[in-house]
Amino acid sequence: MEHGRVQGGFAAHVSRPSLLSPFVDRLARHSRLSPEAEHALLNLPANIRQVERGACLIADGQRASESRVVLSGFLYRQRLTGSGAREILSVHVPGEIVDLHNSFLNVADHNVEALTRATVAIVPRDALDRAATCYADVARSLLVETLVDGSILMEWLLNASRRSARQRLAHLLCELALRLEAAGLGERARYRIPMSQEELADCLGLTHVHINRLLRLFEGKGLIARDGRDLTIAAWEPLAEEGDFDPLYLHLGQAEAPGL
Amino acid sequence: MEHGRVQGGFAAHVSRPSLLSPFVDRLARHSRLSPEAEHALLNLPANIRQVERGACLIADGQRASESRVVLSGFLYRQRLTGSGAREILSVHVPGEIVDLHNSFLNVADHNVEALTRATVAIVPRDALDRAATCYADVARSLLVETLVDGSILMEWLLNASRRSARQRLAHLLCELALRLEAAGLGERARYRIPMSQEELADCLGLTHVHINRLLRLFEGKGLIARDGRDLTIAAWEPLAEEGDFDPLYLHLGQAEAPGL
DNA sequence: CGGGGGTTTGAGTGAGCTCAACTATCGTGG
DNA sequence: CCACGATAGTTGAGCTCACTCAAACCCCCG
Repeated sequence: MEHGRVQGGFAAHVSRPSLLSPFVDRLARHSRLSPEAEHALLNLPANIRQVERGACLIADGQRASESRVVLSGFLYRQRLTGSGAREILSVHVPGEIVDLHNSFLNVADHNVEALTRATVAIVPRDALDRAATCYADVARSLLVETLVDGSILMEWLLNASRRSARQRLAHLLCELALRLEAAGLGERARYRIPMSQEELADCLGLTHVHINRLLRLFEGKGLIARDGRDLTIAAWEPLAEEGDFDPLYLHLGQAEAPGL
Repeated sequence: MEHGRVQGGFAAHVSRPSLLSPFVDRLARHSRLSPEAEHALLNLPANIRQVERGACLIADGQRASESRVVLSGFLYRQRLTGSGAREILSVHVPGEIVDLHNSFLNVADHNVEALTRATVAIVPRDALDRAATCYADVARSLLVETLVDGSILMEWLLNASRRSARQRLAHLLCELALRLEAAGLGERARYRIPMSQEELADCLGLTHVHINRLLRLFEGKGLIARDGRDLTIAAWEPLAEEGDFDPLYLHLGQAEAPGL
């Protein structure tokens, strides 16, 4: 698989630089965009903000009047059970839009928080909605993004429900490798895990104690090597095997409809 | 919460009857549709088919050239792990469209099968795509449907990851109650569970043995009563409590943007 | 009346949890 | 420059929830 952001998808039309271009490039990877739609997206009003690690951008139950595009760093979605257990529902890399749920569905049903220090573009819901209402390609490309997001959610659900702790962790390490690589933030064989062992545990429905034991197990088997959070995947195939990992669900490799 | 399909959403414009009207009604519950968009949706080419319980409508890895609208009965999505364990990823009631994922993303990453005997309308992908490309409201309403679908997936992920078996089952029984009620297929206090205990287990990442024990436990506590698959929820509040259930994530109650 | 899917029950096991302590690392202020 | 506190990682010991395996039982349907 090639590096870089636009891999075989529909090339974005050249246009004056915009802070939102990583986002538009990402949309263009899966969807064709008419020049007008692309222009509308690039010129969406966007407020740039730096947020610190741990910052809560929107909380469960609030009404969201804006969506966020990740420009650098990582965001995540989370929900808490009544007894306070946390589940991280998804992790978002630069270029992704977060919070279509919360803004199009009127009331937030989960939190969005910063996994690391991050810069985000804040796009007012109304402007995004107007663009989606005026340009079918805008709505359609957001639909496709949301479908990819849903595919990843399904895989995470399968993981949590039916795979062992070992499989889950190996699977997540593989997924992060490919997604970070696709976002231009490392190579699949070597990257920095963007979170603590506690947060890994909350992605997987496990405890940080168990995550730790599993990481050491993988080290012992020679599958990975670690230096702090810097991870080297020493043996990709065996790790993918261990994690029952098949990257199809990430929909990274090809454009939406090559034959169309 | 009121019964019926159109609860406070945007009323569908009257139009000549179409087999797809339950689907369009459902879209109209969350999204406003221009008359042209509505007309395009109602007149989508649709092939009606009866399928038997257990029928596989599309399998993981295939290329999908069509989507399906449930007209009666129930469909579900499923994925298998490498070792053959099954996870049911979602259950679909009449009016819902299944397989936007598989058709807009070009290659199926999960199976769609029939939970019960069902009638489905088969809509060619190209026609749906054309409607979504021509009418922004079509793409936008599919986006909103997909967002709701994603919210349910997130809740299922939270369930599988962070709730006990008891909570998971109680939660699912409450969810089914409300979704069946909203689809006009029963009342929340009394409905027919549309699946076997084995299938319940596969929705929840549990075993059928354990599901059975939990059902009997709930009976013993007076939370539910059963006659075969006919379920009576004898005590809604305590069951919802037991399952840590808050229906917000279903987005049943209100239209997308009452204040807009 | 026989077969097969679904349900029910029992007994024993183990993966991952809990609780608890200790160590390492890193930023900060004295 | 070092002491300090806080956050993150590591390890041990014991426990429990849900699993596995196995066997009845039930009931519908052909």
